[in-house]
Amino acid sequence: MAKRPEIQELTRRERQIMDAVYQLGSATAVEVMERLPGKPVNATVRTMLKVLEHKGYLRHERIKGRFVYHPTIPVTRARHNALEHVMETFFQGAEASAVIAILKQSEASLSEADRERILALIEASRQEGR
Amino acid sequence: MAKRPEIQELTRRERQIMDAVYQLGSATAVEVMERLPGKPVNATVRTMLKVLEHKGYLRHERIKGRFVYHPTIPVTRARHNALEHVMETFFQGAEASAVIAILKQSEASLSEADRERILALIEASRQEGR
DNA sequence: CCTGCGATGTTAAAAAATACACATGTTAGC
DNA sequence: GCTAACATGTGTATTTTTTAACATCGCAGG
Repeated sequence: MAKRPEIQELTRRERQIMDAVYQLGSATAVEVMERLPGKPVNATVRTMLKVLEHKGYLRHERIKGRFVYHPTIPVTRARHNALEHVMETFFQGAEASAVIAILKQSEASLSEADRERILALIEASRQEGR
Repeated sequence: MAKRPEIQELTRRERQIMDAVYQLGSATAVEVMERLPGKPVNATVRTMLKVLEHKGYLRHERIKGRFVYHPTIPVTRARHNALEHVMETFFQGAEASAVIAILKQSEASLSEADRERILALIEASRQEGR
């Protein structure tokens, strides 16, 4: 657990594994393995999981003899970081463009409640932004 | 240029470099170098740039003797892919949550025009979503 | 034209990441 | 309590990535 976990610093496989874990919420070696491109051998995945734990990205608990891994960085913060990085790299701070891109590309079906919340946020920004 | 470029498949440094190039739009070895964690030696960066070119992620043109690299995958598509990946990994298709996260975390200052466009998109979704 | 600075070309080497075989331990069912 | 099935522990081999040294080339200024 040398330094503060920085997703940016992960190797290819490590990142693929972290992605899988975040998608699953928590996962065993087998579950992760199934999601990895090239389906490496079980032992390989376990090695990586251990490395990631050592580096401080994961922790595990034993459930009925098998290790279940959890991210140490809470999903909410991981999300935040991921979005921030995409924003910096591709949108350079133009939140609006990002929002628009998401709404467009996803054929978004927003619930009424969703719309409410988003509108409220936009309204709030209108207040301050002036 | 073996296979179709898949950002997902890049190594750590390669990805860092691609990020830098996308941020800059296009860049020389020196420019990229300055943005890389650990500031590797110039020759190192050039090697990687060449690798990325070979793999089909970049192409270069010579301008006054120096190589200027451009992404082969247009920003628009790269954006799209990046967002899609973040969505899958952290939001599992909940566009609304993503939009909200962006608006919140950025203390977004949206221009009036931005608001218009976003509202229009939401309105459109309202129409269909019913 | 020629020379210096800075760029690229090439090749080798070190470091890191990835993969896996084999040993050992644990669980669940009989 | 034994055993089969499945998990983990450990150490090593291989591949891939990353770095860098050294040679060469090209532009720009004198």
